[in-house]
Amino acid sequence: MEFDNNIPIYIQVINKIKQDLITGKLKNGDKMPSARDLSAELKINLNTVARVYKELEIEGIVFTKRGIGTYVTESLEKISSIKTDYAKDLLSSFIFGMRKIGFNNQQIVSILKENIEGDYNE
Amino acid sequence: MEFDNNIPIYIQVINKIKQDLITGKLKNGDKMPSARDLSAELKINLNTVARVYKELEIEGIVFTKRGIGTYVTESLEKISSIKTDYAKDLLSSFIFGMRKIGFNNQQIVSILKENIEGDYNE
Amino acid sequence: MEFDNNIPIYIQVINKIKQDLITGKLKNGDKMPSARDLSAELKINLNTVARVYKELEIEGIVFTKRGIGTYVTESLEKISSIKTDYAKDLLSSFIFGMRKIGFNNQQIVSILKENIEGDYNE
Amino acid sequence: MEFDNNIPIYIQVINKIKQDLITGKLKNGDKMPSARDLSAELKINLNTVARVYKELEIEGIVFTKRGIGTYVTESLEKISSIKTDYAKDLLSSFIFGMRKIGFNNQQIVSILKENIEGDYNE
DNA sequence: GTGGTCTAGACCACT
DNA sequence: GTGGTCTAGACCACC
Repeated sequence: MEFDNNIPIYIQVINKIKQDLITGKLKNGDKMPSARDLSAELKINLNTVARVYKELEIEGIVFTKRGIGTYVTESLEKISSIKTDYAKDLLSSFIFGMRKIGFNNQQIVSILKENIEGDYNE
Repeated sequence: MEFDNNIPIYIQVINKIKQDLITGKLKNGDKMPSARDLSAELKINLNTVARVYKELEIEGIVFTKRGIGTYVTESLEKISSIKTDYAKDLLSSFIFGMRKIGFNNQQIVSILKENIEGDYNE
Repeated sequence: MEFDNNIPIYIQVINKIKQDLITGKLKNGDKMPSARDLSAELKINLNTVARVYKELEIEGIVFTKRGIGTYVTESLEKISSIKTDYAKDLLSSFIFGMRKIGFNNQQIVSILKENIEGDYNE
Repeated sequence: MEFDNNIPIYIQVINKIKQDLITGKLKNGDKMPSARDLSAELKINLNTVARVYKELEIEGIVFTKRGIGTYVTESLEKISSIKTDYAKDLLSSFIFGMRKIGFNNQQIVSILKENIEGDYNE
């Protein structure tokens, strides 16, 4: 995994894990890699991983069994809300930003259509 | 002006000025407020304002007449490119983010439409 | 039995056993379940149960007949002192905590009365 | 400040700060000592203090101005709720604990009265 | 083995 | 000078 130097590593790792949950690479109840393993795999410090897991636990995305390991929440509701929240954040910062520079809703949609790659018939 | 604590103030001020340029509140050749005035107005440190002007100067958006003041560039081309760049940044981070969590182009457009729909009362 | 993740499991089990002794669910001389059975029943590690029994033995609350099993102490004195100690711990941490945040004795009593009042329907 | 070895230092510092807020040693809008100063004063690591401030910020008790410092929230509501929450936690763990070992409400009140030091006429 | 905490020391961005 | 982050290395409690 490559890191963007301008964003804290632990934030990037958190987002990566959320993406894995969204795309199904991680499922409810899955055991997360141990902090030591993940630290070795990503070549980042153990403390940084600990921070990642702690934040995810606060957000209710993982839970830990003392002395045993860290697990993905069993709540399917929680997992699906991650996707919703993630998409909502992207959407609102896009729309809000475009409006600030004077685009109205119709224009925003048009611009997106024009600029998005790929072929599709609407 | 209210600041988001998680984003550097100078970035937020730069963006605000760019927005003012895009929306026409600021025009080519306009005199910018003095660093001292802007600092007082926004209740931010004088150094922070200095940094804002310096960065804007590097980007070619403003220029300084020594001892006289800071002025918006005369180049209309430059000003219109700000809008393009600004919008492109917003677009690409939106599209890129949505793809990461598994949406294809068609879905991205649909979701935008659905969520912007309710606000078509402008 | 549900466990609070922030408190060591063996502590929670020890407290549960003490409570059973205090409320009479366990009596002097009773045979405790085998470590294996308790481990299966509570779905916790065998080592954790072993630790529970070891600590209880150190406190003089149970004793082990080698190869036969673990038994509750015969000493009624001991058992009644458990209740006293348990209550004293609760009391002192309550009083001490309330004083730290500025309540005097009179206020502590009042607050307890006020807040326990609504539940007098037992 | 002396630390209890069985409780994480950062938790103890957080509680100390909450107590100072409750007792009025710290007031809304007060500037907190810099992380470096507090670290030196308490003879604990800078990272540990950083963690304390971060948790307090998440709880909404302090806020930070980037590059300037950490301040107590301006919200009097928030501050008074800290006291309420703190006292409620103490109360409920006391009452709940006493009930578990078989005391009813009347007995709980009596025991508190008997054991609390000091003279007062109810 | 697991996660949780702490220290020491460093670098960085922001004001 | 301020907070924010990261690394390296250590110790601990728990299972």
